[in-house]
Amino acid sequence: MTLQTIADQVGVSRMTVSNAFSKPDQLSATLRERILSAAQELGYVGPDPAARALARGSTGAVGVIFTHSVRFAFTDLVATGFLGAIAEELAPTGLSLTLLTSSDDGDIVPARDVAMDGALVYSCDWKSQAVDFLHRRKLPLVYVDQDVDDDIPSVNIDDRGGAAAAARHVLELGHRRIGLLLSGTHGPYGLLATPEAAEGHSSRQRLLGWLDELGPAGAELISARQDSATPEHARWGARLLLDRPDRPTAVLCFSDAIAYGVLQAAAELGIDVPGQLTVVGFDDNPLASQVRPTLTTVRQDLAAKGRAAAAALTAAIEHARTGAPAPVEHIVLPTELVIRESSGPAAAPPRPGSAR
Amino acid sequence: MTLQTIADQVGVSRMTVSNAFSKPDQLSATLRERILSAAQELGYVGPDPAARALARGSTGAVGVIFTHSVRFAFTDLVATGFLGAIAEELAPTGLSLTLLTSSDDGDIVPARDVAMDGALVYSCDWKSQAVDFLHRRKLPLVYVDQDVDDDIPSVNIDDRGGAAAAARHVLELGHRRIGLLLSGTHGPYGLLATPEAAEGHSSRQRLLGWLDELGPAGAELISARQDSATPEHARWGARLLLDRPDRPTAVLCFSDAIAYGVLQAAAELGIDVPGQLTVVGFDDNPLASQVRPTLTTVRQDLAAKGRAAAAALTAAIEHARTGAPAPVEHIVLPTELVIRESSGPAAAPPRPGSAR
DNA sequence: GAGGCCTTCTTTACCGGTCAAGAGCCGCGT
DNA sequence: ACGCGGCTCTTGACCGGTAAAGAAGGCCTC
Repeated sequence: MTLQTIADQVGVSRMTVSNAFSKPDQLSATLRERILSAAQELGYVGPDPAARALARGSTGAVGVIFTHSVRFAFTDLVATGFLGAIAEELAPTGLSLTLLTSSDDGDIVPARDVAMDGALVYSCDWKSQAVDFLHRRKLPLVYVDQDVDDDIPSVNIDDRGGAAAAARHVLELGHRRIGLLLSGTHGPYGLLATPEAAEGHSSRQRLLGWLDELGPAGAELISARQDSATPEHARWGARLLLDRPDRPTAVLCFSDAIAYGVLQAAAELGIDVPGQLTVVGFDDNPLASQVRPTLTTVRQDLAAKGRAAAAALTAAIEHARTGAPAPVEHIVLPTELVIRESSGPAAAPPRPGSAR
Repeated sequence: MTLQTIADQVGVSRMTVSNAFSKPDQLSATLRERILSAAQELGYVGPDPAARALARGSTGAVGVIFTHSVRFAFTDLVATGFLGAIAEELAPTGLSLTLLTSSDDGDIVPARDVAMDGALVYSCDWKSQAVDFLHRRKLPLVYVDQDVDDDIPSVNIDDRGGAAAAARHVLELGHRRIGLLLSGTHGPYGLLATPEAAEGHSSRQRLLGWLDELGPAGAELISARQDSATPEHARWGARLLLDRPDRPTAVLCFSDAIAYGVLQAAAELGIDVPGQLTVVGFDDNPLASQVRPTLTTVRQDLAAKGRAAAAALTAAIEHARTGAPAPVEHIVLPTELVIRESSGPAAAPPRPGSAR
């Protein structure tokens, strides 16, 4: 059941049948009608996508790859916000979105073996083998929340500036002993987090942003990393900072998910927020305005990020298709401090041992 | 830069190079090594996915299609739970997940034009043209939350039984005037919802389940449909039921998302839950145990549903590949009533006009 | 020492389309 | 009456692989 089958049936050349489906203006309307109805009758649905992809050199799908487990794409509120915007933005172009797992093991590696027209590299370990495959395939790529590479279009947010604004905010509130809570799923958790040890571009940039302000101010810093994957982990990590006599009076968090863990840990320990503890998140995810107390955070516009990324990717694909030299843009979207209930003026520090 | 390039360079046949990449046991280790290093040197990444898809007849990706906007895949908590489980379950098989939009307009229709090995039909308008394309392509399919078709494997939950349990629960609590709140995004909203008018399999089954119990019990029913897409819509719909003198003392909701809207509307109207109003949801989504009051609901196991769907799909693909006759399974997963804070015994009905 | 089998590589024949250039026909302007 | 451009349709080449059967050599067996 191929084009040829229809062609023989109608008595035209294969090419004409192809045109009937793919380039309606290349043949007379009446013949086209005849061909389509013959196809209908024979149960021919349309040109085989795989064959078409080979001949045309394009597939109609783009990939998105991240180093985390695929599940992350559906559980993390920032990821869902972003990917949802991407998907919506891509829909009218007819492109479908394929979720690539970055499993380097196994004999099948999606980044190498799945046909696609281009890909988004999102929140990825940039030296991961999967990303390397994408490069070597010379696929049109767009980096999102990723260290910028001069040759590759990118969409980022002003992580560093936003983090600095958050730090400035707590300093202005009078806080001087400040906890920093990064995310991290690899390696040992615990105190001490340096820009070098930060996992991923955003972690690093946000930490740098905090330090930009806190360093010169001479604040006392207590940093740690924690996993935001599950609420249990998040709470556990927060304990590292709160369960100590010299606990910070303010905690800056890598994300709202982590900040949420801090809020819960604080509640369990009977620490009042913002009375005794100021908590600042990052992202302004949908939860941030729903939890009690509502979360002071740094907003990023996920919809705008999605739109920008989709636009950059379709542009890159278009340029690759036509062979035009691609102008490489590096977009940085603004962030904005949103002050809500979880931050307040520094109170007298609790006497050692009085916590809990 | 094709297999032939490498073949010429090394001085072997094209087929041997193909085997070096795809069937390592078909040639000597030393020659394979030689081929791979030559490929590396020439910058050849691996067999072209599109060409391989054509020759092999399989692509390494499966689709998932739903009638809603693609965004729905990332915003609805039930959808994200399910899709996350799917993606995770698919990862070890090496299959990637492609999100198909069901846009029938435009010249490119993913359901017809994207290459894939099989597809999940999830929560879809079953007479949608997109689903019809999938059928006609004779792709291995699995129906999820969909009316069963004898010829197509399906995974469903016991919607009707769960709904009946919820209805029984409110009856046992003494409620006799009961509101039914379905979901619906098409057509006019408003009172009156019949099984025929219900949109989609789940809606219909859940409504039937309620009626199974409420009908014989002679309860007074007030039904309506509302959109759960945004919290505003949800609240607005709930008003239809609550903003009336003879308002129900209990409301059964199609989903937790809708129930959440009812809770909010109740709070706005100063109606105490569960004191003056019992609210029962469906799905037991993550929110259900987080909101105050916590939501009495009917639990479905999304992870199990994802696992079952992924397994059914890979099985169907495998059968199609080998040409073996596919045993068509229809899986129905159990549901379970979870009683929390939002349901309580029926109180004396408010005197007409006293509401608000 | 001949036949059989395994390993390793090659040959031949597709997979199902699209691109680009060519050929027949028609109407039109002159 | 003729040349020319524009519509239609056809021709031939190519996209980059894989399946399956065949051929060459080596080892083992009896």
